[in-house]
Amino acid sequence: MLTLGHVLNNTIQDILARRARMQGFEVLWLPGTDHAGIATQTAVEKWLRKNEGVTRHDLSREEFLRRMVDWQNKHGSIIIEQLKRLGCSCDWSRQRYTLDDAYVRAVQKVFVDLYRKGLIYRGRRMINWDPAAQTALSDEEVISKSQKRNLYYVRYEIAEEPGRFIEVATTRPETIMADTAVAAHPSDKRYVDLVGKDAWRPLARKKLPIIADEAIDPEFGTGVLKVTPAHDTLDFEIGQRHNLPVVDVLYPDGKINCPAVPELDGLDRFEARKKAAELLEEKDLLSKTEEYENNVGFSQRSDVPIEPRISEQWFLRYPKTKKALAVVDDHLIRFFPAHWERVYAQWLENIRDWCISRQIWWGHRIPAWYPKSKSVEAGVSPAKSRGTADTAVATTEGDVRVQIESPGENWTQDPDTLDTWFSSWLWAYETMDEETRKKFYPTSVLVTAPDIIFFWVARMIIAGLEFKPGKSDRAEENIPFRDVYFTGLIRDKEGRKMSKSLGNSPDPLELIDKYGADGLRFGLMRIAPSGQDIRFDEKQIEEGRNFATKLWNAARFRQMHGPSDATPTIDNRSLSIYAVEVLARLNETIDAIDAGYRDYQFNAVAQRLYDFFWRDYCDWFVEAAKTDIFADNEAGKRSALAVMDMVLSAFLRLLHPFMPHITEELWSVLGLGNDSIQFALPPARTPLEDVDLMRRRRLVSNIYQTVQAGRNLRSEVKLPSNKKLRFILRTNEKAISAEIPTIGRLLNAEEITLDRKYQPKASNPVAVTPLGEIFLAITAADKAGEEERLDKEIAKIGSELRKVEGKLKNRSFVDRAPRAVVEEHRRRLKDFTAQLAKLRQAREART
RNA sequence: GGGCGGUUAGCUCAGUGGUAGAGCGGCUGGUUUACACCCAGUAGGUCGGAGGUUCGAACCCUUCACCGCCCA
Repeated sequence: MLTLGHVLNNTIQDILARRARMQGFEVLWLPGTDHAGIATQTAVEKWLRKNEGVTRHDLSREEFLRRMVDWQNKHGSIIIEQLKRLGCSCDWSRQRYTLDDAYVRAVQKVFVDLYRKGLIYRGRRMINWDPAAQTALSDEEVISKSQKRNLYYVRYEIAEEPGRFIEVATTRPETIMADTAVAAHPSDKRYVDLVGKDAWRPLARKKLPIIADEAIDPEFGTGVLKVTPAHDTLDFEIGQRHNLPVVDVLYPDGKINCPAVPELDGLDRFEARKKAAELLEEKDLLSKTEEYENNVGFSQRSDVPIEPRISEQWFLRYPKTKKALAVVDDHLIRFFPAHWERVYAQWLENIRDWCISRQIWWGHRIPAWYPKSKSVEAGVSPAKSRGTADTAVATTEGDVRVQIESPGENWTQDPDTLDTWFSSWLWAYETMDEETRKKFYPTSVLVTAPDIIFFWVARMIIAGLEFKPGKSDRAEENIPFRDVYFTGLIRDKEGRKMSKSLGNSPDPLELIDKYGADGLRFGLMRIAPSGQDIRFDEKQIEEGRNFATKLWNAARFRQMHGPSDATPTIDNRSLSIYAVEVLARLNETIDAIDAGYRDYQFNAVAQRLYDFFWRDYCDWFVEAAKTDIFADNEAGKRSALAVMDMVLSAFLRLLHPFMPHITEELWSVLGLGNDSIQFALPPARTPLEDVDLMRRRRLVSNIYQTVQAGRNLRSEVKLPSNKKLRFILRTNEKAISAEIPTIGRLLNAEEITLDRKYQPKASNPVAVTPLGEIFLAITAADKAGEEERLDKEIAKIGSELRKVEGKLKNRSFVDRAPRAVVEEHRRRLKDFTAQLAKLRQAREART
């Protein structure tokens, strides 16, 4: 099932792919899926339990895997279908899957190679055990969460001094039976005299040595630690230093395995915790219980607390970690946003061996073989403590053969499978054949969510550097990608991460049904700033749909006035000033969009597209152009329509990567090109160098400001926007007379009188604009209101003027600020002064 | 404890040194020959606090507070 995160991610990939294709590049976007080992197996096991009342162990491994394949066939294609609905332009013929035969072989080969290099080893070590999924996990799959727990203060009686006790603070009384020592810090004076003596273990009573170890924190609890090597990483290390035995009192499913204490034996670990406290209480060995908050590791897979556990597993000693740091440091690989470099570096600098074996059946089976006589059940044989990590390889070496094919009938394959990421990390090159690799490896860009920066991004980089699939040995040929773009995480309105269990993720298909795929894509892109989390709001998707509708209507308006010209010829000399303005804005938009793509600022690109089309094109240009379009002057009309064709053609191409469906449709409906818009070149800037740009754009700007002032005047005197009104414009602008009809249209005026010497009646509502003054040819009904309005305006302009004056009076400002800034301030000073004078004049005429 | 983000209008967020912005929401008006999924107008902000650098700070530096994430 697709989540909104996938929608965001794949929309970005599609935007990049479509943009590159339009620019004439050959694009490979290879779609694929992984087998999602634990997640999928858990889902199927749940289904089997519910519908057939069986576990996987009731079926044979072969039968279970058949069921898994059925399930995957049924569900695996859903995501692909959803991506197609979203409009993703992948090369569907190249679809790959991590369990494709060739891919499986490649994964096994890598395993064998790394084993031969001594980088993969089998060892008995502390690992993260998920009691619900009943498998080992990697460190990355453990999420630490702050938990409110109890701290139990338990009294251990000193064997040599009956009646004297040493007090231990623990959050886990249910593991007391697995204690093999009691420890304090060597310099802790409180306990110095007790070190070397023994204490009685209060449950499953036994004498435990009291030892001293530097690792003990004297500040925590009583400063005494119960050492439980089988169930805690730190305790395990202490145990190693002091040669303590390892006693395991937990079954793989998290139940207590301790026949010596029948009250606890067989209980779930959390029930046993309460029960153990009760037992201690009865024996008067529990002195107190405090509330305590600490961090507990939870399984990312099943969301249950992890059990640190000694287990025999396969590990990878990561190769090329220094090199992997260097390629990002040296920007052979660039991260967007760059601050993820720090996160990446921190992980690599503190990297620990990767536990890669999983006690599940669904996945890449480990290509290791054991003699049949010694049956091995990796991971689930507790208690036998066989030495440390360092010696572990040696102890198992003789029993194992690592190779893809079976060594013979007397050999049985390791039952475990590999961490799904151990197959995914080869994805960037193992999905390509030799020829494709020559052309497309290293890839240009990886688009991904930051929560898999370690799981996938870092490991793919390591894999590229280690296995060298590139054309030469050089790092720049072997890195898997040049750019990595990290999307934001999509959260709900409350800021919570979207998850299936919370049920707070909207169904993308429902959103597509409601707002269209283009609406969903555009809406999402507009609110997806690079590097920030995104608070999802369906309103934004609605905006995306509204934008598509706006585009549709604007195209329809163009169609009403005859067929479009795919290659309109524009004569700069005959362009209206509004056409010059919109073409200049289009040029700016093209530049801004180029810059946006360079920095992967997709929201900025979307925002530019939106603003240009809605504001500059629809609100201003189209409305202004109606003067020419509805007039009898054929040349003017042709010119206006040609500009529309030009802008629509350019805009559709700019927008296409974001909204592929509607742009393709309109491209064809308007007849702007014979072929698909997918392969149309991105628009070029319109050359306007021979136009007196500055002057015309200033005139347009002044006209638009005058229109806004006139509209404001209308609403200030409470006249409805549909009522035709008469305006008088008093201005010294010489080029204005030709523009009066357009100004009238934009103001919904009955008539605009251009009168350079107009002598207003005191009662005419007036607004001052950069062009001069615009009057309403009526008598203001509310005289006091008029005065108040003018006073407010005078105050506003006056305060602006004072600010500008202040700056210009400041010697340092005039001397040190850039010339252009100073000039701009001088211009503003002039404008404000003139406007203020006119406003004061109008105000005085009223008193 | 270490690291990384964030704090700008009621809400969601743009804005990396020179006139504080957008969309939504609010309010007012609108069946103006593309569009009510729309048009026009409008209110609303001491840019988290305090220092500093600078002619000038939302923006750069220091520090504090709070929120979120990652790693121990």
